[in-house]
Amino acid sequence: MAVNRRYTKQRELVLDALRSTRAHPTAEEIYMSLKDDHPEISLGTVYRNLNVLYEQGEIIRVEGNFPSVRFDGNAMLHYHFRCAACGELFDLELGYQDVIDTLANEISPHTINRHSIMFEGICRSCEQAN
Amino acid sequence: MAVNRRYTKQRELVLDALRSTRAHPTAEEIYMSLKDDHPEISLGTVYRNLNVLYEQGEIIRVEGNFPSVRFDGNAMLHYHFRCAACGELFDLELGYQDVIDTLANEISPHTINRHSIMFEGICRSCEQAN
DNA sequence: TTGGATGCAAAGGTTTTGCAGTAAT
DNA sequence: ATTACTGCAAAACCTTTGCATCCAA
Repeated sequence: MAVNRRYTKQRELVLDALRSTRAHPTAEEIYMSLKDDHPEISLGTVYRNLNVLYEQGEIIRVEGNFPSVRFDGNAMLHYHFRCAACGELFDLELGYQDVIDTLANEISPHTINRHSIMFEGICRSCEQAN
Repeated sequence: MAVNRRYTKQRELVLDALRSTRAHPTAEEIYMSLKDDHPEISLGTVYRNLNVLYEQGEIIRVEGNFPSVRFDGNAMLHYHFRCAACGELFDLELGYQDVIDTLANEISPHTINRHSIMFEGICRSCEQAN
């Protein structure tokens, strides 16, 4: 059965931190950004709250190969882009393409509900740096 | 400058192991599958060779959030499907959709070269198990 | 009052790395 | 002969977890 969650300052802090940035921070980065104003918060608590918020569907774990998991406070389905040169991660302003799920369901024996896309290329600033 | 790579038995073993399966094994799983016939091989060597083969573009690291990185001996661009129930990972027989890159390039300030897609849903056997 | 949440630190799991020896070129 | 590669083990790194305490409901 579901756990009865409680409101805590720390949970709110973690969620606010994620929602107030367009970056896709790691747990460690969120922890670092919080501990100046809230020295009592612990890294373990940040991890635990990220997991809770993820289970509740409030945040996203970006699908990709990163040394640490990267989180996204925008829970709406959207796509990501990673620069092959600098490794920076960006949101992509391309709307969710339902047709991709339709296509996939036509050819797959499995039941497909959703997808995530990671684009790769060279970001604007790396391009200009050449 | 590029390193001068040498042929080694261990590198070939790792590549062969990956190419001869449709699963998407972790480094540990590859190591386990090899060490019966080749007790001298070490896990560190498996990791190092996977990294070399990846840099050379011979193999793929599946984009996704798994406890350990999962590798794919099929270096052709293709999509993956993960079952939300059992966690199993499958190749998807949907051809690469160039149109997605075209769409993305139209709306993005960055230069997009390729993408990978992770589909999610319920696999056939989990569906039937209900 | 109850039990979910926290802080801290230790433990767990994955991947990398230093080193001395081995082997491909 | 040169130097990339290997095996081994230690280290590094990321994330989870046990425990005593705290605090939201």
